[in-house]
Amino acid sequence: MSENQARSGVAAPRKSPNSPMPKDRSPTRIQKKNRATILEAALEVFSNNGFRGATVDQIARAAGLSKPNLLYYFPSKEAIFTELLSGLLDTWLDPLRAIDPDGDPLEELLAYVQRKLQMSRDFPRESRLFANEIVQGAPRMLDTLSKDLKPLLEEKADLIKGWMDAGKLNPTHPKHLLFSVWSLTQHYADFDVQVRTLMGDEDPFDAAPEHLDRMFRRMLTPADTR
Amino acid sequence: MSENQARSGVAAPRKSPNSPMPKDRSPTRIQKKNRATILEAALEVFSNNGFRGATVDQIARAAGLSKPNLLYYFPSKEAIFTELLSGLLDTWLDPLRAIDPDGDPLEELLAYVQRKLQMSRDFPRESRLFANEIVQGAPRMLDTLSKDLKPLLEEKADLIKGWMDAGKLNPTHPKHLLFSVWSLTQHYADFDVQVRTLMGDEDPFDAAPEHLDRMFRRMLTPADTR
DNA sequence: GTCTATATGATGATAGAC
DNA sequence: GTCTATCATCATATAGAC
Repeated sequence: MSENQARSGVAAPRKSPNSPMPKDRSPTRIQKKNRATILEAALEVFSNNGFRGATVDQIARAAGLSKPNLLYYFPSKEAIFTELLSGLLDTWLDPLRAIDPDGDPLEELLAYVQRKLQMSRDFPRESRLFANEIVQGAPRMLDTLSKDLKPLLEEKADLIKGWMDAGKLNPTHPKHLLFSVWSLTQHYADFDVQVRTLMGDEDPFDAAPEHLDRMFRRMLTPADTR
Repeated sequence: MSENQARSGVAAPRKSPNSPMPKDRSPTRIQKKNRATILEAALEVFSNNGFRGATVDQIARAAGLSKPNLLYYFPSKEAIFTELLSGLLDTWLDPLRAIDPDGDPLEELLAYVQRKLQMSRDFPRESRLFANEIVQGAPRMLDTLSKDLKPLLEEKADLIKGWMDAGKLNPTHPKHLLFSVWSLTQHYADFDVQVRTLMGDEDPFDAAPEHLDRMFRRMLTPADTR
């Protein structure tokens, strides 16, 4: 809320005269705030329309800025989008990273499912942003998929494979299992309109946690445990 | 294959002079063929780019026509899209309709899952076409969802509910169960790029059928059956 | 830093010759 | 039925005043 006038240790009075985006000092508070506002607006617009469907004008209006002013903070529409993507990816993958190799296998995976489901409920725009991009061939995300997601997926798939080999989980294809978690949970964000249209008054997120818990508990409980 | 030259009982020799799309006679063979070609090209382009991301020029090139020539057969980009949607919807929902109330509950649902998975493998463009539209709020499909899909879903959800109440299936929320089938199977079409990037050489459709069969068999087998 | 005005290029759709 | 040429609109991005 408040504008936090105080800047403690930062002293950089010299400012190069005509540099629109000075590189010799960190961004001012206003710059930070405006960039954050823009990214928030961009998330709203991009997630609802995809990259091509979104216009700079829409984002500017949503951010309460004029179009040229917005393009003062970011060099292009593309730049807004890529910065948005890379900024959100870490948070988006946190639930997967949080799977603990030392925890109880079944409970770790069931907790992961619930974390992902909560992400779909609490951050549906992030989910749709990625969905939009991937359905259209992920032209701006292929590198990220290969370089960031793939190693992480393989690490966790190996972990799950180990649990299955040790008889702690009912065996199945580990990567397909993780795809299943993603598709089942993200469906509630990505296809929100359809789900809500088909469910009428009932809130999808009332029954979804229990349904998905049942689904994965049954799937993953080892057969020889009784 | 063959162009079926014979038109039996249809007599409409009079043709209004300057009507570009005559309403007093059925379309000629050429019209039919060209319209089909256009719709095929449109499916390709729309499914990869969404409505907004697709251009009439792209569709025309994919169809081997000039832009104005394409717009001779369809009044607008929007018209191509809606005709495409309505034409594909019936086929798309066939697997769900085919669930037989008189069949064995477990086998009916497992067969449904496999049919849907095959649709994702054989008709991924159709899946992505719908996905693209729904992720962005289904602006051109909301009516269809309410009027066509909703009644069908409710019919089948009731059927499944009955099976569960009769102890033939492990009880869970029927609609969520159907959403689960959709999300798990369509994921392989809609997120194809991601899945293939993450799986490398391995073909996703090698292990997916078995994985999903295991998933739903475990989920749906009644607990008291042994 | 923010604005108005505008350059520049795509894109949906039409005119009119053939 | 099909084409070339063209219009009108919209969208990204920039110029330049303030």
